[in-house]
Amino acid sequence: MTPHSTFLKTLAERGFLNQCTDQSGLDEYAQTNKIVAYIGFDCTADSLHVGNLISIMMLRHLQQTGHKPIVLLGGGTSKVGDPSFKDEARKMLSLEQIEHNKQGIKKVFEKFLTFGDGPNDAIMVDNADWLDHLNYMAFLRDYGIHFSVNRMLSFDSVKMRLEREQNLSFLEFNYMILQAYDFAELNKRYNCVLQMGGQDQWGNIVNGTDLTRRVNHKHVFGLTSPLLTMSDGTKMGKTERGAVWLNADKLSPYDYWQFWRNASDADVGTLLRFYTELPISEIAQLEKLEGNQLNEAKIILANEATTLCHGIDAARHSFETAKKVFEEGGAGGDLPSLEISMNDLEKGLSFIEALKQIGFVESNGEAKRLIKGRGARVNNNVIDDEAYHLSTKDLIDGSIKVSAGKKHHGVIVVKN
RNA sequence: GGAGGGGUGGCCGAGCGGUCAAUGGCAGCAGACUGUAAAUCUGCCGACGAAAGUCUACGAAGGUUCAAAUCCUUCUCCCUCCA
Repeated sequence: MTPHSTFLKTLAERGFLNQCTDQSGLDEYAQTNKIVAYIGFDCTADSLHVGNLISIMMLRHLQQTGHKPIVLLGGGTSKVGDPSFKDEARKMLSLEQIEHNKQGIKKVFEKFLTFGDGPNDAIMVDNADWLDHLNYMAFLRDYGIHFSVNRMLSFDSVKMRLEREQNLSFLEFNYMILQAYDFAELNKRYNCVLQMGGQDQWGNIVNGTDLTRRVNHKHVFGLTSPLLTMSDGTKMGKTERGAVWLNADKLSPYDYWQFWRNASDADVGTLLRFYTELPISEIAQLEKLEGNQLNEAKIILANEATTLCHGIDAARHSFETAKKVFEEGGAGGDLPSLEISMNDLEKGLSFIEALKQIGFVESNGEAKRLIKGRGARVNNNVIDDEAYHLSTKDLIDGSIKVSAGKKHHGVIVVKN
């Protein structure tokens, strides 16, 4: 079925649609109403990462097609922990940790959404606002009555735990109840009619729509996005060096740009559709490129994705730096850098120490291996002497370029 | 509550008194080839040390032994079967 509403059409053609509780109903609603929709974000880390980006993009498309997004921070539910598809209980987060994480996560949304008081401005709410003050008895009587334990046990998301006879605490078991309650509460407060999320949230989302229907007597919708896997079978956003964070203080815009630039050929089209806002027709053209021409598409992908997350200037700088480094063999301002005083440089700086301090390696041993393997370079020249010391004679225009492998470059600059 | 099996490096998984910093696979890093891609091939893959070597590590704590991931005791967690 081809959707008619701009919102669903956009999601459909870019690949965001996985499951929907009532797609034609939602489509119809979207054509005549302003949808108020939300996605919840757990406060399990102090920054979101590209794995969360698909949800953020959904909210962005929602807003851009004239509807109202709600960002729901899981300040309350994170105190419980989502057991979905986890084979073990997650470590309990301390209240301080949750608060810290919440602050870190908040920042990123402003990049993607417009917040304010206007009719389709985004708002951000925290479910701790209502969950923290629930009255247990009242809650049980008003809401507990609507949940069937038999049914909850049948959800795939908890089955794994049960089948492996691994403990599922009552605390965690309540997660889905609380999340369902969120929907009912948001519906009451903001006339929110749609919850979106990743495929793994389907069970939780369905619970929410059911509960809202029962207690508020409102017909509301749920919609999930597919779980993105890359052509090599890995989950989107998993890299050797850990998560690809969205906060600049956890991952520099330059590295973020590099992440996209290093996408596999086979994934370029998919990534462009999900993580940029280029028109579908243009993406189709880019996807057709072959051989090393596809690199142009990857650059566009990196520029677009970085612009969304870190702004156009950051994207441009990253691009310029990459160009200087990879095409001209030079160095650029956005590379990881290390400052050293002229005095110290004159005394000599151990190459191993430099590699460590700039963050390319974590131990002396690793540095030595890199050097032995002929992967370490100073000003593009391979250095295979472990005892090499950097000195003033390595200076070129006041800086020294240090590389670890073909991809990791940094500069040592002399400060006065 | 009873009986049995098991917890080994980021993951999987060998080892079952010395030759074990621990086979192998995956993941990762580097090199070659390329296009900052994929595939392939090669090397590396605990920390400190220039090195000799030292330290930390095989669920936890004790013990036996010249010597323990390997044997014994207690504890702990997981799995299978029985009640």
